[in-house]
Amino acid sequence: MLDKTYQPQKIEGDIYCAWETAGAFAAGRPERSGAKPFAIVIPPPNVTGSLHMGHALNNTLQDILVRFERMRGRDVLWQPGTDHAGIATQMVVERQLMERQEPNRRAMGREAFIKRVWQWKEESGNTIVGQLKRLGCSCDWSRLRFTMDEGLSRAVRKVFVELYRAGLIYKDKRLVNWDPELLTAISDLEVEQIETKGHLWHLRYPIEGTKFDPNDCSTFIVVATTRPETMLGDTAVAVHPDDERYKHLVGKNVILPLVGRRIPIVADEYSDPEKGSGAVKITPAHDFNDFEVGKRHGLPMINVLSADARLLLHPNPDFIRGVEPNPEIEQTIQDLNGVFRFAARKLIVERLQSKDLVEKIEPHVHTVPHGDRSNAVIEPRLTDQWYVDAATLAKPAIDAVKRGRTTFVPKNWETTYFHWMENIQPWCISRQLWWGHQIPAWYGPDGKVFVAEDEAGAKVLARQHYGEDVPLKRDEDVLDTWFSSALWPFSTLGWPDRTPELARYYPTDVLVTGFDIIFFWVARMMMMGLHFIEEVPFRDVYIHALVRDEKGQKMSKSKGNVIDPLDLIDSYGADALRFTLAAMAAQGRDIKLSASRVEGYRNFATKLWNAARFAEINDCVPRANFDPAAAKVTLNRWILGESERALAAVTEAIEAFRFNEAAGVIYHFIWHVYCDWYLELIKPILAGADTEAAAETRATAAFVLDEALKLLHPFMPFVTEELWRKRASAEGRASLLMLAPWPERRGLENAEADAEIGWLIRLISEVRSVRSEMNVPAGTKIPLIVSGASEETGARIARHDETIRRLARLETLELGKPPSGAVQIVLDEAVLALPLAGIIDIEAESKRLKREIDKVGSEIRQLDAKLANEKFVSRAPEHVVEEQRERKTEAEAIAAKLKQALKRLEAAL
RNA sequence: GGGCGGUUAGCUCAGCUGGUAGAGCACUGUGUUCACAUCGCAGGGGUCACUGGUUCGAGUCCAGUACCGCCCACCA
Repeated sequence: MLDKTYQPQKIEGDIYCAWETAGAFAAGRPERSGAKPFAIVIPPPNVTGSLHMGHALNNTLQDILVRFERMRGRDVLWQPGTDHAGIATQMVVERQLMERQEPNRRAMGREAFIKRVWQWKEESGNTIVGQLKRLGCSCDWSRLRFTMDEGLSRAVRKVFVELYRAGLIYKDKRLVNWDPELLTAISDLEVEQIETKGHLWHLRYPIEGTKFDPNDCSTFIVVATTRPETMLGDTAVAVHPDDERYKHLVGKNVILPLVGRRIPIVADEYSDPEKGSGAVKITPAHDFNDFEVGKRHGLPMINVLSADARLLLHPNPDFIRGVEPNPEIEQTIQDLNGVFRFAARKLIVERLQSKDLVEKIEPHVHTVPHGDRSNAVIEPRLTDQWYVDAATLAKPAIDAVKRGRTTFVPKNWETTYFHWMENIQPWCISRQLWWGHQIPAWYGPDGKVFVAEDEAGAKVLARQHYGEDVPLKRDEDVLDTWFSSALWPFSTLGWPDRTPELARYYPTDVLVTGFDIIFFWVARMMMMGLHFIEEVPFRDVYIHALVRDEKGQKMSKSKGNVIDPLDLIDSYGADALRFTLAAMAAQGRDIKLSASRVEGYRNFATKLWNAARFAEINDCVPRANFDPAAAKVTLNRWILGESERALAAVTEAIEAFRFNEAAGVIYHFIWHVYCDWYLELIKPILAGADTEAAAETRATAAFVLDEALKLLHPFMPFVTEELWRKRASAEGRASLLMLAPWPERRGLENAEADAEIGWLIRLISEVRSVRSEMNVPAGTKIPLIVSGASEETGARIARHDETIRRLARLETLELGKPPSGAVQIVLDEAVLALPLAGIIDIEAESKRLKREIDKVGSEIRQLDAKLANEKFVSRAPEHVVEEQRERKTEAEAIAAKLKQALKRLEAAL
């Protein structure tokens, strides 16, 4: 016997356990060996992370697809795994060390620190897996992978070596985005531009050979800058070649204030006469544009900042490699050495001011680059780093999408993808971190690099090069986390080995992910997949939106507006959360999540539960030999047709990734069709004398409920599986619902049944509506007299007499002449009269009828106007015109009936 | 500067290929032992941001305007 309400907490664990023990998640089940495969790789959550709303959405959608396809008979692989998340994880562990006042990572040493991170990974790394299970995710957990597993690491090394040999990975010294807090390079994508209020300092640079006079502008040139502290590294001043103001100065020099260095005034198109003073200081070692200008003019690149962003004015033994010291510093500023950049800015401006070298200071709003993890202001910094030639790899990846080998859903994300891919920059892949895949490159004593999958391989290469064995030192850097993620669709399937899994499940069918990682991840998987497997990694990419809070703000820990999906699961059940996310996952829009919505869908689960209780109480048990096509009772034929319509709509919607539509259809079908109408309408039959009809109805009710459980299962797996299991007939169920076949279409839709039950529903609704409007107490039974009924209506009334009387709360139901003083309802050709003498207010009823007449009248006028419009009649499609004509005929008939009704009513006055 | 998206009921949002506006929540009234008050029944509430255009017909297509949001690039 089912409990009175559904309590998710009581059964979710058991159900999940039952699925796991049955091996229901496993790919490659023997009975499906002949089936078409269906594969999805999970976007691997960070190993130290915990489930947030974005994961909940992302994985709900994947699970819906996966369960749907599994029920459709496909051999499903949902490949799970986690990501080592280099910077993020290293930061977590470093913070932990700090909190516990343990030695920091440098004090610990690399090996001990990495061991510590692994420890942390083992401890907390699988919480996310447990949380995905609570959400109901049906991943093949036996295939769980981690980006730093031996197998995946082997793939990383092989990819690195092969790309290096192909010239697609190279080492280069150029400006990178440097995070002075994390002390590592980061890629362009990890830089966030944040609008900041700052200042624009206009500095006077004295012209060589003149005597500087602040009142004589021919003795200096003004440059504007937002970063005065970098002036110590200036190596030129640039003006536009066509700028008449400065033409005479090109080729001359200025004396760099404070430093005393002589630097040239050069002409370069980069300089914009409109901006600032039209002359711009060039600091090639600290600005991306200036770097380019510097290269064009062969300017020296002088670095004036240390790795942690202090002024670096003399050789410093501790600085990070690749940095040049600055020999030309005047004694007057030697004391600034080692001062942090922002303090240095203030001091330098003060010193310039004291020499009258600052013309003005303006407030200025500009965007400042910040590290997305550390939130520190990023410094462009000249260092040696490893790069991937992304532009070359992008070409086939662009082509594959252009040719439709991979399709984005919604399609408009392809624009974003193309735009980025067509302008792609070299990808900086080295990170000065410890946690990650160490770069497989070794250096000889002279700095010559040898790239190989392991040290033995590097030694072989070194011996070939030097003619003898020499000591080798491995590159200390690790790879960007996204480098290993880029291989995920094939590294998880066993590549570089040619495994059967790789052959069977690659390319995967669909990737489900958020738009925020199209560049980070999707684009790079495309590049790597096409290069190494020569095939796209996935056929479809379904891009979903971000989950925001109720006010539409991005959820973040710092804002404190994070809704924990596990809290919602605890309160309302995983099914309710899943259904909410699916129902709100309309394409191309962010999801603003509210708890009331989740509560509403929890209620939906309860509603379904109670429908099953009703079935149980009324002995509506699934019958093995039930043939829906043989149903005779109109009501049953109707619900079977409705069920099939729902099936078609849900199937099509999921196939098209319209999750919200699928959820809406199944919700409406179960609640408003099956529960509100069908179950109410069959009550008299179940209690009636016609045992044959009752038996058929029991079987149909059970059958349709089972079909509904199947349709709902991908969205609400727990409650549906529980009911499936509990609703087993005496002979029991052969299998789990999650492995049951998706319903088939049998052509059960029946227009005749639809018309009849549609009529029945309208009749009952009309009577109820009038009762309510006339304030007839719910408990009062009233008579109903039908006049003007056609033969068909008469037959229908006879067939559904019992049902109508029960649902409309009627005392009697008969054909006859409408009595005077009755409320009259026009239903098609017939008039329904409710003699409510003594109850109704004739005056009010007359008004009601007049209102109705007006309404119909205005409709008729509208239709008349339309039909009188010759252009409409001649140009609109025939069926539309016909429809309007029919509508008009009906409206006129109703108007006539209403007028008669009004006449009768007035006669009673 | 380039690109994308949004503006529909009090709130949160649906509305695919143009043919008389929908859901959930909230609100109002009501409550008939017989699945469900986490419920039933009935109901109120929208000039679909604005302007123009295409069309017999526009929430839906096109152009523009306003406001909001996001992404990319850049900022002396």
